[in-house]
Amino acid sequence: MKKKISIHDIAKALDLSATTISFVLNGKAEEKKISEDVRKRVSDYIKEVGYQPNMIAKSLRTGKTHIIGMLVEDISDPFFSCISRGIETIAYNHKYKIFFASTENDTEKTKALIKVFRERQVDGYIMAPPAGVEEEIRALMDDDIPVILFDRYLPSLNTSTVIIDNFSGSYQAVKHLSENGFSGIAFLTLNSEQTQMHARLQGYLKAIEESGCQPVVQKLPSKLSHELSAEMVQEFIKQHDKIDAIIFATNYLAISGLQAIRDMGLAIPDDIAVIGFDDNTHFNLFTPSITAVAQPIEEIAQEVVRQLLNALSNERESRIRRMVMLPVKLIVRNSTYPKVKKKIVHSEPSTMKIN
Amino acid sequence: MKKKISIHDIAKALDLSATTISFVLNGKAEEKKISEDVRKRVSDYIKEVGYQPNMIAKSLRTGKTHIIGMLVEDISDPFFSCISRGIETIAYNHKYKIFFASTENDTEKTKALIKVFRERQVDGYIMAPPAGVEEEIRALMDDDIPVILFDRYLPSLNTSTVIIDNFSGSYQAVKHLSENGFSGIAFLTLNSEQTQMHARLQGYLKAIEESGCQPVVQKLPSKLSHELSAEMVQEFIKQHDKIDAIIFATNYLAISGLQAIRDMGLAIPDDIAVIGFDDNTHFNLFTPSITAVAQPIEEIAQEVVRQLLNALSNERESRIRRMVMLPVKLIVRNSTYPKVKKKIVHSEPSTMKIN
DNA sequence: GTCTATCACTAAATCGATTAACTAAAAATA
DNA sequence: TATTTTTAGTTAATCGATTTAGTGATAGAC
Repeated sequence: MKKKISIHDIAKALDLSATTISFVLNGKAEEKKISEDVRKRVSDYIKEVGYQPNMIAKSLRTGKTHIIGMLVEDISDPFFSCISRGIETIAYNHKYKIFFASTENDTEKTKALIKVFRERQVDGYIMAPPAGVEEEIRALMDDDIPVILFDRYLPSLNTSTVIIDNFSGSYQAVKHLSENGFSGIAFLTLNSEQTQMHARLQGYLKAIEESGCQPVVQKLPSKLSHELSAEMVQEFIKQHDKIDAIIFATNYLAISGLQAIRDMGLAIPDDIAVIGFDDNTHFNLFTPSITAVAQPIEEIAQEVVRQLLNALSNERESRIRRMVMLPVKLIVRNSTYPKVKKKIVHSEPSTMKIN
Repeated sequence: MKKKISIHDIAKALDLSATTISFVLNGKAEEKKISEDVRKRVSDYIKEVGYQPNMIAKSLRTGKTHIIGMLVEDISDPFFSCISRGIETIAYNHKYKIFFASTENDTEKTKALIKVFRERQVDGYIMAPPAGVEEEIRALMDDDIPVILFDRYLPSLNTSTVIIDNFSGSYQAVKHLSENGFSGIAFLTLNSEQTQMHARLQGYLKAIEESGCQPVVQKLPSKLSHELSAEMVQEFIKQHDKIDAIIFATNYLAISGLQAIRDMGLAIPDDIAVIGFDDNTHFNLFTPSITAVAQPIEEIAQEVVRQLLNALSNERESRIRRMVMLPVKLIVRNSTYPKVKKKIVHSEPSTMKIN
């Protein structure tokens, strides 16, 4: 077991000072007028012994870790894992590493994670925050540590943020369904006040209002297992026999919902049409395939990293915080709807109220 | 912007030495006979000013980072993201953080990542390694750094390893199909020499041999997009009109394959039966739902962390390296097979020995 | 009354880098 | 030639913790 070699070992071996080695290592040879000869001796020796600088020591001295802390709801959720992958790749290309952690949308857990990340001196944060961590985030900003939010934001905080046009997503979904003859369009969402969920609901309500139909909204508790949510969706469908379409506000809910629909032996879209939010669950492979509101994963990742790198490279005063809203796209998969023929037939939409 | 406070600031404020603060902080107050009074003053003050120790400094001094480096093929793959989530949770409970990175199965990228992790002095490694990094892993082991492999292993290396019974997985899959009357059972795999792929192929071949059918094996290049693999699967199916069932050796392939089958307008299982490997892609929601070989994700995560923590807490000499093989489970989803009637009479159950 | 043990701490070295300030020798300038 | 400037480095402080070795004061033993 060879022991780790340090910059001083190199200095000793080459009969130079650690300073000189450091200069060569950090590309300051030119600037610091280190001779060609010494430069070469140092780089050759470093290659020969396979020297690896100790980033811990470097970080302690410089105050920079080149680590980004990333807090997502659940790293095993397809949406978050895809975003993470994109961010990981881009960040690594810029010599930044990422610490991932799952918040489970739990305020206390998130606070604890922020504390851990602070202790580790991460250079910046990327978060899909739960409510209730405003204080901690403000503290980060006060200490001049860049924070980028995504997926959702905290209204009381002026942070850089990357979100998608959730309102438009569910608005388009409703429009699509009503244009295809559906009139009992329900919206299944989570009992959550997060901004993205709120916008999705508002988009639904706006479009429903415009279509003249009655809104049917069901909020499920978050953190339910798929089994439990599926049961509740079944219950919901049974109690609302007028609905002929459901929009699921998250992919997790869509999975549970599809399970419920399958368990009930209902046909999609003949018995009930379905639209999912977020298209990372291979909705194209279901039979029939499922229409979904697709989020631009790659663009979100790019924009998040761009903003973070920008914040990291600028002094606090010159930092511009901005909210970027990226467009969504409705991926229509089920074009042959059974009701298309009897479209517009609902001459008396008032009777259609389902509540 | 309040500046960070250090252990020396505390010492100064309380008119004590940094040593004393450190002792109290690290629970050595008892052992080092620090008075009740001082202990309380220190802890009160720490709480009051919200002191957060600098782990970078701590790591530099102690040589321990309490960080685990984890290298997976692709963090956005459902299998790896679920494993990662499990490992993350358990590790955090033991005060370890995880660095995740995706190797893309690329040898050079993996070497670079190992180098980065070494520079950051991670305490241990969890890897699903590509071939060709034996040297680097051996170097880690030589330097007494724990390494746990999972999903696959490197035959030339005596490492701690957690794998699943891949052989049995595809063996069971073939048996299931042949018992249900299928005789043209193809095996679609990757052109990879990794141990898990090899074992899956061997299990398939053994079972096919026992069933008296002809093996049909197709190896696709890895790193293809879903679109490209789907095309190749289509091509494959068209060229082999005798096959009535396909076993996909990875979930990524299964997704591509299902796309191909859908594009060709084939019915599952009437035209072609399908079994997937790994059950994290919600195969239960496809119509008809897809039978799959399920890996025990939770158990894998637990076993990996258990082995790593064990290695981290023991001196090198007392470390036992061992390979743990966890069982898989065939999740039968499509019980109503069209061909069940013409089931072949397997009169010799003695052939059931699996090795 | 001296000697030793225990108590309740502290001083200073250390981990491995970076960096501001300095210096001896060589080269350029006056 | 004397002086200044440049070259090619070096010394030592520093980042914020841990930890070994010690210290002065008091208590107890004989």
